[in-house]
Amino acid sequence: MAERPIGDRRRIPEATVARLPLYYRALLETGEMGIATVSSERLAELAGVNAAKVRKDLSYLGSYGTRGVGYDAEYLLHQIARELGLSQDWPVAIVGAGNLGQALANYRGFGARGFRVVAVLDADPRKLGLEVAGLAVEAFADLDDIVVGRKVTIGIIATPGHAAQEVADALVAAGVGSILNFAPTLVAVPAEVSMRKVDLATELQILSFYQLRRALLDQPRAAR
Amino acid sequence: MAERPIGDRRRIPEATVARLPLYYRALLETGEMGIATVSSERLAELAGVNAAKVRKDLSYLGSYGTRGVGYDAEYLLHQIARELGLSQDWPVAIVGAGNLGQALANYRGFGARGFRVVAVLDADPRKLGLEVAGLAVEAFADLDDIVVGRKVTIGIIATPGHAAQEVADALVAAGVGSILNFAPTLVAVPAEVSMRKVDLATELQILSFYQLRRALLDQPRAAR
DNA sequence: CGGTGTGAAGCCTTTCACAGCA
DNA sequence: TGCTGTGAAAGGCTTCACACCG
Repeated sequence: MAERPIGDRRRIPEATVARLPLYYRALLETGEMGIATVSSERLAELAGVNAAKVRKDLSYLGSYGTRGVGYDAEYLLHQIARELGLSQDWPVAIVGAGNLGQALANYRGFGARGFRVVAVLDADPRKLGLEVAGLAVEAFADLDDIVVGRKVTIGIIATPGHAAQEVADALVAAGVGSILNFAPTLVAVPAEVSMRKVDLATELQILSFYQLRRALLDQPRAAR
Repeated sequence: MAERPIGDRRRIPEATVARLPLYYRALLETGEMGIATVSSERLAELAGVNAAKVRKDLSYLGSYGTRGVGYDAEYLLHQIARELGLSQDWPVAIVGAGNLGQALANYRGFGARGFRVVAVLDADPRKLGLEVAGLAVEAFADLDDIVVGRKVTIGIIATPGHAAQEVADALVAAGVGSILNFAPTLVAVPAEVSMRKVDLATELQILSFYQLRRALLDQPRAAR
């Protein structure tokens, strides 16, 4: 049951990394419910996956379960948090103070675990000083100073598409290591910067594809 | 170059479906630029993938390219739109009129292609009548009538986590076929309903994982 | 000649099934 | 006995490389 030092372990597959947050959240819930031990079966149910996947995923972190019993919920939670870097402090800057930027800034559960919004920026001078989630909106021109001064590691792009690449470039130049992009455009960043995209239009179009298929199954005539 | 009827073709892999929107967007851009023909190479660049993937993906739709030349941009755009069901009209209802719901309702490019927000609902009586994106916020209690009356096919959950399952159940009961869930909770729906999740906390935690790894590589001492 | 369309190879992910241990 | 941890099998996705054709 010894903790493996981070880094000194076999590589964790991307697919597993993407599921660790699910387990993390599920374990927070069991914690609130006062459950001390969870089986892979139970955890799978809470996270919406299957038990074999849970066991395989957790085995990449180390042998933190007990055969015949299950996993100690609190200890496992701690291990996953450590693996995800949630015990660290990650200052976040949001670029774009429109509806979306404000929604993101006000998102609860943000401050909760490591992620702290330390700045909301906008290029539009009319937005300057506007209060968003307890912060005054600052000038995009000051990005560099803000990132360096407040040790921002994660940048969130919540601007219109046409500004996204420029914002990304500025974030990278300022030294941000991770970017979460909500703008509906292709944004290129150097390989050493992680970027993830969230795109409403894409999601809707994917849903539309499957919706169409079902509609055609229901009434296959007129398959336009 | 004949159009294959939809349905009468080999199954399109999920991974490919998820990329079709990227090609769609890239082709819209080439259209604006007045480019008539694109190679898989060029399209790959615009979509941020590699050329082999583009060719493989497009081959699932049919043989719409010309050897030695490339793809007719407009025709290909049309085929992808047809495949994704973007020539259809998909009325959308947004549940939750908070910051996020408002941001989503105001999202441009929504009305653009098939997706039309026809209702914004909230359970909080104080939100009733508030104007969001040209629509008056309506009562969650009226969901059923609204879905049926306006033929809503896609529901968007933009509520706090604790309300998400209830909202999803109501959407499904009302007859919605697809759900896009922005609430940070596991939501279960019947197999015949498609659901996709967008979760800020998860995305940040994934970024945090890789950020931590990089930080450890830079200074491997004190590998806490 | 040049770029698509596609079998085949390689890689990654999921699932199975059971040995091994508390 | 019961549940984890994990090799092995199966399945899916990506990449390769080249036959084929406009």
